[in-house]
Parts: sequence; C-alpha cells; structure tokens
Amino acid sequence: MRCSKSCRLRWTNYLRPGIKRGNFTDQEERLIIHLQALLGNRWAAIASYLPERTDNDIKNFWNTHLKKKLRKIQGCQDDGTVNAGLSANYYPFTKGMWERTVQTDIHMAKQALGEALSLQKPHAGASSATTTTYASSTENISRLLEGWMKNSPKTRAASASDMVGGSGSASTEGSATMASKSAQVSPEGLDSLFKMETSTPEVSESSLFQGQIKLATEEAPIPISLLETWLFDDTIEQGGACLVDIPLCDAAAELL
DNA sequence: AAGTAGCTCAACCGCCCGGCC
DNA sequence: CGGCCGGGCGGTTGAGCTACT
Repeated sequence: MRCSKSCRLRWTNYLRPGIKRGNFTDQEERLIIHLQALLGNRWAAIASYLPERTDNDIKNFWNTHLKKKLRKIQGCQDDGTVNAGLSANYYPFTKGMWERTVQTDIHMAKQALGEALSLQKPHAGASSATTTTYASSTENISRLLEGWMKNSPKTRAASASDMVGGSGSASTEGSATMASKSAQVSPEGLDSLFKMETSTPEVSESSLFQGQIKLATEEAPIPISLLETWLFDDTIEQGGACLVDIPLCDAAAELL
C-alpha cells in the first residue's frame, strides 16, 4: 500500500539511523533562526548544517515554535509580517548579494562534481567530522543496507552512526550527488555559501557581503569567515560578542 | 468524566527538475 | 523534442496527544 516516494520519506525523516529526536538545543535554535534568515525556507539546505536533524523536523520546529517565538520577540503583525526595522535585521540581502551567493553555490557544486569525477583525488570530505552523508540517495541507502547486512547486531549501532557521521563512507559519486543535486552541503559546500575573505575579526569592508568570495582550492586554504565561525563555534552560548547579537543589516548597510 | 482547544509531528500533496527512452 | 518516471523539496494536513475548563 506504500509507494516508493512514501517509503523514501519514511526513511529520510524517521527510520534513518542517527536522527536526533527530542527538543532542540538553544544553539540549534539560534542556528536555525539565522540560517532561515540567510537562506529562507530552504529547509533541506538548513538541515545540512544540522546533520542529526531532518529538514522535516526543522520545518516543523520552525512552524510550531520559532515563528511564534520570533513574533513575540519582534512584535509581529497579525498577518505574520515582521515590523520593518526588525525584518531588515533578518533579511539583509540585496538582490546582488543573493545572486553572488547563488553563483558561488553553483560554482562549488561544479567543483565538487569535478572532484568526484577525478579518480586520482582522495575523497575530500573523508576526514571531516562534519560531513553530512545521510542516505538521501540510492547509493547511500545501498551502502547502509550493505553495512547492515555485513555487521553483526552488536556493531550495527556504531556502524549506523558512522554512516551518518560521514566518516568516509560516502563515495565520490555520493558527494557529487549531494553537492550538485540534493543541495546537501558538505564542508566544501559550507565554504560556498559563507566563504568570504576576512582579514580582521571585525566586520570589515572586505568581509561580509562584499563579494570578495574565494573558493576553496588546494593551493590556497581559505580562512574561516566570521559567519562560519559563529555557525560552528561551541562557545557562542558562553555569551560575549557573537554574530547572533550583531544586527546583520548594520554590517550590510555599512558596505552599501 | 466529558468536551474543547492547542500542540506536535509523521505523512501526504503538488510542483519542479533531471534522466531515460 | 516530447513524454514518462522517479527523486527532491516546501507547504499543508490530520491523527494523536496533552492541557485546560
């Protein structure tokens, strides 16, 4: 009685090993809020930054919790639109900025594809702990099933979490598929969206939204951007100046 | 205990896109 | 080139649960 589509959905949103259930942490919450402000309702893209959460979970969490929360905080209108001044903080992109990020994403997807097609190169994300390789593709599902069949029940749990953790189980084809087709953001993909040149810890003219986008290459490792630092810095909950407290429109306006 | 409102979240729906024939 | 099919995605629904009256 189930179609393939329904089965896929059941797998990706519920059965897939490594899915984190339960309440969202404060850090996850803030990450979602800012990613939503940056990416809009691109839940799959947002979910790629939270490997243990599904796009469906994040979407539900946004619709049921965060929307209300933000309305309260921001003094929202009844129709759901936020007040002008506040919305500017959350939607700082001009058309040009948005086009630049999209172009960069496309470029990165092409690069990932190129790497995947190159048999000489080792898998770029193999050593990364943040690689997201959830079984969104047929290949990944096949690999998971193979692992399931091979491993004894004793080791299944560990194997499953390894798969999700992306410790090199994904083939190059898999990463290419993710990068170019399903918008899964690998560490390289993270570079694509937020990789901006930063020379100082402050939001300088050459950093945020200026379009000085550098692509990750082997020859020139790129310094991590302010935004990316914030996205993965565990210390943001410790207070102090962090990006979440910086009105994004201020930084953007400074540059325009 | 019964009725109601609100909430949660898995599942469904429709659209778009790419691959294949 | 066009039709078909399957995968991916975002929006929406509704069953089940809880809290409240």
